[in-house]
Amino acid sequence: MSAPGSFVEISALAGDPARALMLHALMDGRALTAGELARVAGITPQTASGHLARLATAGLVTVERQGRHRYHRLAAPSVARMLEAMMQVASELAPPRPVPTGPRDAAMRTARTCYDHLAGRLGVAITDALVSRQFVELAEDAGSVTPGGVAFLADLGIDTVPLSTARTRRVLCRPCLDWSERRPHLAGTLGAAVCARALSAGWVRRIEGSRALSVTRPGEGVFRDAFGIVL
Amino acid sequence: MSAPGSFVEISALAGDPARALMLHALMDGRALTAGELARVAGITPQTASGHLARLATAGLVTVERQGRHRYHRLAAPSVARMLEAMMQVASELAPPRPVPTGPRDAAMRTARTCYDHLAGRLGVAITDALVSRQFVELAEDAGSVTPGGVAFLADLGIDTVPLSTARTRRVLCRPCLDWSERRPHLAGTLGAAVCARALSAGWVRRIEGSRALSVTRPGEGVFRDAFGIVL
DNA sequence: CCGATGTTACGGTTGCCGCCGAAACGTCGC
DNA sequence: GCGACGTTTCGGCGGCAACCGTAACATCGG
Repeated sequence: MSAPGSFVEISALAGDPARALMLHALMDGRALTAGELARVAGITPQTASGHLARLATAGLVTVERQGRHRYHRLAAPSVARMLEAMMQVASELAPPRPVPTGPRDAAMRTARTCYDHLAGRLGVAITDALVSRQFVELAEDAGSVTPGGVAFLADLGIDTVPLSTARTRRVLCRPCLDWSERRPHLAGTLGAAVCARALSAGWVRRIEGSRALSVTRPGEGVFRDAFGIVL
Repeated sequence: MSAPGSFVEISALAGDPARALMLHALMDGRALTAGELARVAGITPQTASGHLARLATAGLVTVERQGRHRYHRLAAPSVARMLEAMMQVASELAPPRPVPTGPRDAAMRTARTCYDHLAGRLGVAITDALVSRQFVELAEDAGSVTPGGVAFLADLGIDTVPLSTARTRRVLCRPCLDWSERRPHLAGTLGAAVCARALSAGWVRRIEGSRALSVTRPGEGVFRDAFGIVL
């Protein structure tokens, strides 16, 4: 079969609460140190280091050393996709969600990163705008960009040409279920390009120590004028 | 966050060798009894029953009783997608595969089901044929059907109209990495429709007690004439 | 060269969980 | 109704692994 050994190994690794929290934290696509991940998981640095060594041995995360720091990140986009799929099932299976939204969660629900693309109300709103104007088409588990969408995105500085093999119809996006909005937002190559552009152009800024994003004043203007979004 | 409790619960459930084998067996989309799954996993029926009860409580599988049998199946397509994503990561992380192909595997490698769509050499060949004729376009994580593809598939009795919201461009397919061929095959709604048509039209037949499929004489003709495939 | 910080290695304790044997329950065929 | 079969429940055994002290290593700043 398809490496059942690796399958159970991966599942068992993700099945530990501490490791799950660390993988969760790494979902924003950035590289974190063992100490930061230990705080996130609520365990001592030694224990976190051991967990990360196992994750690295299994190939789920890669380690990159800079001076006395060792930065850990998810090893591949496929790992992030796997975690997304697991989170989607998890959200489907947890119907009772009377958890009140803490003040800390407010920023997360407004805008955040999901591995390499945008999520939260902003991510969903952008996706809705692109879909309603027929710039992007989404099905339950696939998506594509229309020629009009290519032009629209190019105006915003998001070039889709190098992302595909230069055809009129482009398949480089993918829906990703948003756990706070319970609706799909834009993922895949295009989602990553939009997120990268939003960060480099200063439309959004990372909030320190969190996956949450804050929308800047210029960003507000762009989202309002180009997408018709007022959060 | 997005129900971290459910996340670790799911991972831990999939992280047991016996349960992983059972989930693996359920990937063909059919419903199996506790006894059958016990044999697959190499454990006693009591143990299997306990495992299945936990999987059902968590919501990963659903139970359906008929007489003195209790049939278990995957609870939702999203669960199958999750398992697929995990298998994909597992296959990427298992580079050494010197395992010789046993005679039992031969049929599996030729053609088999992957949850609700076709896999193996047949599944990949069909996908290649659709892509090379520009009936379907696939990217790394998304796909779409061209207008010409809609017509071609309609000739084969595969109606794509009710599958989408009646537009010229259709996004209802998705690539799924094939563990034996190491190349993508057609999944998603369209993959399921093709598989269903192949089974109902008698182009392929299920091999008892396995996910493997045998290609019938009529099927050979259809695949050769319509797709140019000779296995 | 010397503290401070971050990371790795080692032992020991604790708890959880998978497994099976035995037995009870429900359903089907006669 | 009566055995036969599939399935579930209960009790107890065994093993694995997560966790934290403590301590030894690297690396950076002064």
